[in-house]
Amino acid sequence: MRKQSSTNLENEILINGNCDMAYTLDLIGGRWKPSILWRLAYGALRYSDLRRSLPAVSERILILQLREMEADGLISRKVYPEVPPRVEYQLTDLGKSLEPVINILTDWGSENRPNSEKRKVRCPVLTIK
Amino acid sequence: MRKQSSTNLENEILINGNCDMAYTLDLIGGRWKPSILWRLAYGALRYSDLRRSLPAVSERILILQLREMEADGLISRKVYPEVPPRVEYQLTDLGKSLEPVINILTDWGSENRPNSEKRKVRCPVLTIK
DNA sequence: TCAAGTACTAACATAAATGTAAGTTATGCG
DNA sequence: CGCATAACTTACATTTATGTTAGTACTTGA
Repeated sequence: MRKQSSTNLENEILINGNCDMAYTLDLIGGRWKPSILWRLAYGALRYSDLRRSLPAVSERILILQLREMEADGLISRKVYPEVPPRVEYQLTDLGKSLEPVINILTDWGSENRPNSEKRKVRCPVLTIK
Repeated sequence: MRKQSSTNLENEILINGNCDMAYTLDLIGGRWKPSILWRLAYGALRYSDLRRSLPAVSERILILQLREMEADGLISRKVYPEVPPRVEYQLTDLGKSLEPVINILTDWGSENRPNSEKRKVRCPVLTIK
């Protein structure tokens, strides 16, 4: 839960409400959001698939990041009324519109990251177990 | 001071060491870094100028952000041996190479930020007092 | 009956980022 | 001497982000 008022929060609102660049960064800047965006770029994935492909994230954090991205309109969550449950996540049109942003961030990192392999590796982080 | 070991730190290293996009975001993602980058994009500025143009930042935080950007090679710090002291900050070549990244982040925000004026306002945040 | 699978939630704990307020250094100027 | 200025630094405090562990509901298959 966030504080209702604090300089920290006021500054966040001030910046995200006035700086387009900061606003964009705010939406994609969570620890696991780049990894999630890259995975969903290739199509919808079930929760369990996302989780298996990111063994280092705890469930709580993964859910938190997904919920934030959903609230921001970047991804959609579709529940299939089955047992056991099935939930699929996929990029919305807004999420898909981030593609050039994602590409240029990746390209710059690929050029300038120490030890980068200089090929466009897409957020591998960890592969499926 | 950072912990010497923690899952949090391990995950940060894991991600920034494997995902080019996350690496780039890590360099430009601090609260005030977009504002600083936009200001320095037009040329070198003294510390006092930066500070006056960002009255909402505390001195400690501004210095912290500048130091991180310097350590990451995005800006350089030049001290003139005068009294009272004069220190100028400016983008390095690496920092300048972020221009297309900054532009696309700004463009996406300009398109999609609620209440955005749809003109490319460059991180105004706060004007000079 | 009992374990297994799926997609979570809750309570708790820690680490990191950000902010506050006061002090520092060095020297020119009145 | 005493004040002003620039660019900080220090010690402390708070807020936010991230992580841990255990538990939930539901049904199918062994």
